Order: sequence, then structure tokens, then C-alpha cells
Amino acid sequence: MNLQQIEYIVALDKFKSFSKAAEACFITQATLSTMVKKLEEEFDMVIFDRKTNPIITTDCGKEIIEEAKRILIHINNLKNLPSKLKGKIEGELKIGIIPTIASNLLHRIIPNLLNKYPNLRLKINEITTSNIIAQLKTGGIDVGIVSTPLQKNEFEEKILYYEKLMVYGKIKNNQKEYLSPKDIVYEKIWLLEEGNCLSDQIMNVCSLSAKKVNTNFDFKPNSFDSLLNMVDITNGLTLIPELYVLDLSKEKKGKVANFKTPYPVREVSLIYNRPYAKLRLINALGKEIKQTILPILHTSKLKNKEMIIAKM
Amino acid sequence: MNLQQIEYIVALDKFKSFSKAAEACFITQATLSTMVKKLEEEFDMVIFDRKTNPIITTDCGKEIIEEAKRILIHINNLKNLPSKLKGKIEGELKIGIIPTIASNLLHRIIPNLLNKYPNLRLKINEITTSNIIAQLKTGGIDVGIVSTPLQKNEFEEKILYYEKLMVYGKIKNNQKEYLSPKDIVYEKIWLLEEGNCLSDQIMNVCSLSAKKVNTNFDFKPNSFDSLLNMVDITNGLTLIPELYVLDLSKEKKGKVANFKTPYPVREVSLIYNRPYAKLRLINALGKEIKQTILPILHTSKLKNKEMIIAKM
DNA sequence: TATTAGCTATTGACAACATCAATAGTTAAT
DNA sequence: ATTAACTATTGATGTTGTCAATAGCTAATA
Repeated sequence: MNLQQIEYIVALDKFKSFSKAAEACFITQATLSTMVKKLEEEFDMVIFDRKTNPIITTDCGKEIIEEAKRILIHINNLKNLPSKLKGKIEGELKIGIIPTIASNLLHRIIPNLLNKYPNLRLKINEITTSNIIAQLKTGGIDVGIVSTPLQKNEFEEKILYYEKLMVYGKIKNNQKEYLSPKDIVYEKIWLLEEGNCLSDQIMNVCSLSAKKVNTNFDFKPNSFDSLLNMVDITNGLTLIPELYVLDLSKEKKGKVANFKTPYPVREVSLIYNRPYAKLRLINALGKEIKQTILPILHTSKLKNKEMIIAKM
Repeated sequence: MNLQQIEYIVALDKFKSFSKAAEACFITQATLSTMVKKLEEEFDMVIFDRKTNPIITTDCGKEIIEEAKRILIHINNLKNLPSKLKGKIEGELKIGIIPTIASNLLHRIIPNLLNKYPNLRLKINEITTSNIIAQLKTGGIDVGIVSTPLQKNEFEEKILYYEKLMVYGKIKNNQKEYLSPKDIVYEKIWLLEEGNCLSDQIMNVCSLSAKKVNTNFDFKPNSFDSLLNMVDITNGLTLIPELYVLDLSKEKKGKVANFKTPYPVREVSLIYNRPYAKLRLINALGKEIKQTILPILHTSKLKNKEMIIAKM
């Protein structure tokens, strides 16, 4: 017994003619005849009486056809299920996100996301990249939002956006544009706590060594707020990502300067184990972030040549 | 998509292991892997997350599995239907039966048959052999009960029983046994109406020509009752089948004589268009008749050599 | 760092089978 | 007898489900 045979007998019961049923099934009459006969032999039962014209479905045959129709209905359901399911976003998604992204990103997307998908339940952990990697492996989280590229290529990466790293602080000569990372290496540069990947990226971008930073006064804030306060009171500098700039007060925005092209940028990506059970939700999350963030970032309009991707 | 693939994903969802599920499906792990992958590609959807151990059925996959299980249930129903249906006797059966069989047979089997199969509906026509043949062709009846062999071999024939043709009337010399058909050819022999196949058979058995019969008084009764009355008042003879003898009063049974071996017998059969829609019911009818009639007929104990089958 | 055990995926070969075109066989009508 | 309208059969072919063998991956262990 196979699915075709089931289709065939239902069609034959409908059309009461081998030729017409065969045409409807897009097979030849010969094939239909053979297949129906095979099924009848398997069942050891005559389903159609071919002596008459049009043919007659036997009494037993009618019951067979009834059950066969039920099967076809469920087969049809099954065939349609994938496209239905692909449009359906529900269930729990456990997200790990690094703090320097979380503070700028989450408040922009969470309300929309929950509004759009009422049955989606989000569990968000603000943790470090290395914790995210560890928890992805154990299943503690389903997806991570981190700055890429990572050293190891053990996860699927889906790039969400690039955001410029901008200078915050007292700019020498009031030079608000055309700064090069090299122009600031002798200023007092403040960074977030150690192990923070943004700090690593900034040091790479500016070719700083860990030793040169904050030699006379060691303070490592763990939030942009603390960081900027420190910069303010020491007339120092720091680099902050574009999204965070958008959240600054007008006063503080005045202290922000662009680099000149090519801009140093950080790459923000989803990372996940593929194919993971929550792939559908992950895709929805990625789509939502892109839709919300890309339009508000100047960086989105840049060509590849105009960017330098910060590494760790 | 095919039935195996559906079985396979349900098994895989159950066992959460390719190897174990494959074993349960009596296929190799390689085949299972290939087939599951094919289905996933067809659906463009990941049903199982193989990264973990044991593997996980994805959220979407769970819904797929649910529908797949429903299909398997109905497939199972369908597989079991034939054997159920074969044991199920219900619906309408249109029977054509010749009068000389009807009057002896029907009252012996109908009550049992209806009692055994409460949902069986019988429509019985007492008509001639030629009418039975005609109506079998048009579908006016589903099965005929006639005396065989027929001249043409256009229908399926299923022999039910043989019954002796016995002599009724005033026997010369009170010779109740060891009569030969030739011994009675000069007696006054009464027959049923013309065209009745039993009359033809009797004429054949006794080597009578139509001209020799009832030359001086032409009366052709159409029932055994009338026939026997006529025999009684004219001191004539006739031949009656064994089953009818069983229905006679004790007085009339005294007028019955056996032929000697080999006995002239008539063959009683079901005839039908095979494979006809009602084959199941026809088989049940045949089985019931054999079970009821064979034990009460002396003829059933005879060997082939001891019988001469009457022809038409 | 090897190594092992326990998984799933891939590969290449093969046998089974659904399908087809062509034709035979059957029936009913004229 | 012939025709028209059916279904059944046949022999060839391409597809595909299946297998054995093996590759590839991961986690645990030494």
C-alpha cells in the first residue's frame, strides 16, 4: 500500500472510469489499472466491479474509500502544515545578549516584538560573550546577540547590523570630523571593564596596548553611563557605539565626534546552534531587529570599503 | 512524501535516536537518516535537532508529528478494514431462483440466513433460468440459483449440491428400488410446464421425446403440488427431486421410489457475474445453503460414479 | 592530546517498482 | 461483422528506497 494507490482508488471512485481517473491523477490508464489491481490483491478484496459501465464501487470498496478519503484529508493537512508553521511565532526563546548591545538595542525592539507575536515568551540574560558561547552549547540559551566575528567558528552567525564606533569626550582643536583612530591614542582613554569585548575591540581599533590605558588611575566601569561620567570629569575620551549615541541627551551628543572614513564599526550578530529547535523564533527575532535598527543607523548606508570591522 | 517517511519520523520522535528508530522500523540507520532528511527538505523545515543527544523534536516538528500520527492511525484502520469487511455480511442481495428449486430450498435456509445476518436484506425472484441469465446481465439480480450445467459458460458457477431425481407414482410390481430410467418410459409420465428446466432434464434422463409425453391429455402444471395430484388421479408417474420428497406427507412418501445406481441427479448451483459487487454476500449465501442442505440429502454421500448428472 | 565510544551523514551500488507506450482483450451497440 | 469504448497485459525504462561501508562529529576519558 502506498499513498498513490490511496489517491488512485479515491479518484477512481469519484470518476467511475479508469481513463478519466487516470487523467485526473496525471498517470496513464495502464498505470491506474495496475496500481488498483495491486491494492485489491494486497487487500484480497474487490474494490471496483469493472463489468459494468460506468464501473461500480463494491459495498466493501465504499468503506475502503471512506477510510482512504480520511487519510487523504490528513495527508493534505500535513502538506500544508509547514507553510502554516513557518508563519507562526510562538513559544519560549532564551536569549543571551552582551551588555554593551543590550543597553542600546533591547528597548528598541522588545515592545514591538511582543506586540507582534503575542504568544512569544522571551527570557533574556545579559551576560558576556564567553558565557553566551558556553550556554549555547548546554542549551541554557537558544540564541546569542554578540559582536562578531568570534575567534572560533563553532556557531551559525547571522549578521544583524554594523554600528560605527564614535568618539565621546573633549576633542582636541574642536575637530569634530575626520578623526583617525591614531589621532586619539595619546589622549586619556577610558574603557569598560576588562573582558568586555567592546573594550577589546576599541583597543584593537586604536592600536592601544592594555598597559597604556589608565596607568595612573584604574577604574573600570561596567556601564556606558558610568563610563561617560568618568570621561566628563577627567576630560578624557572613550569610544561608544552609534546606537548608544542616539540615546544620549542633546548636551552629551555635543561631545560626540565621528571618525573619518573608513569608519571603525562593530559587527552585531545573532549566533546559534543550527539547526536548532528554535530556528523559526530566531529568524523572527533577527528580522525584527534588522527592520527596526537598520533604518536608524547611519552605518547602514555605508559601503564595505568605508568600514573597518573591529576585531577582538 | 510517502508513507514510510511518515512512519519514520513518528518512530524517530518516539525513540529520539536514529539508530534505535531505524531498528524499530527494520531499516538501517543510513536509510532513516536519508529519508528524514528528504522529508525535511520537502517541507523546507527542520523537524529534528540532531545536535543534542538524545535528539530533540523541534516545536514545528512536534506539530508535524501530531498530524503524522493521525495519518498512521487511519492507515492502520485501512489495513485492518479488509479483514473486518470480509467477515461482515450486510446490504441487499437480489436473488433469482427457479421455481423447482425455490419450493424445496428457500424455506430451509431463509430463516437461518436472516437470523445469522440481521443486516442482510434479501430480494428473491422466482423466475426461469433464461430470465435469471438475462437479469444477471442487466444487474436486475446479483445471483441466480439454477440447475446446471448451462449451455453457455458465461457466468461463474458454484455448485451447491446434487439431488437425486426420484420416481413418484404407482410403481409396477411394487418395485421400490433398483428402477432404471428405462423402466418407466412406457408409463404415463407427467411433467411440469414446458420450458421448465426440470422437465427438460427428466426427458433427457428418461430418453423421452416431447411428442411421447402426455399425448392424450395435455396438462402442464406449474407446481409440484398440482403435478403430484395429477399423477395420483391418473395412476401415472413423475420424477421429483430429493429435497421435495423430504417435504412430502408420510402417505405420499410411500409412493416414492428410488432409481438404482447410478442415480440420475440434478446439479444445483449459484451463478453470478464475477467479480461482482456482492461477492461477499453470495459466498455467505452459498455457504449457508451447503451447510443446511448437504447433511439432509442422501445424494451428498454418493460418489461421482454413482451419479448421472441430468442435462438440459 | 590522543583515543575511544556513540552518535548522524554521506557515498556508491543495487534491487524493487511506479510508470509508460503499445497492444491485447472484452463488451455493447449497430 | 464491425465499430467504439472500455480495462488488462506486456516489456522497457527511469526513479528511488535500501543497504554496507565509511566518513565525520562530539563528549568523555585517560
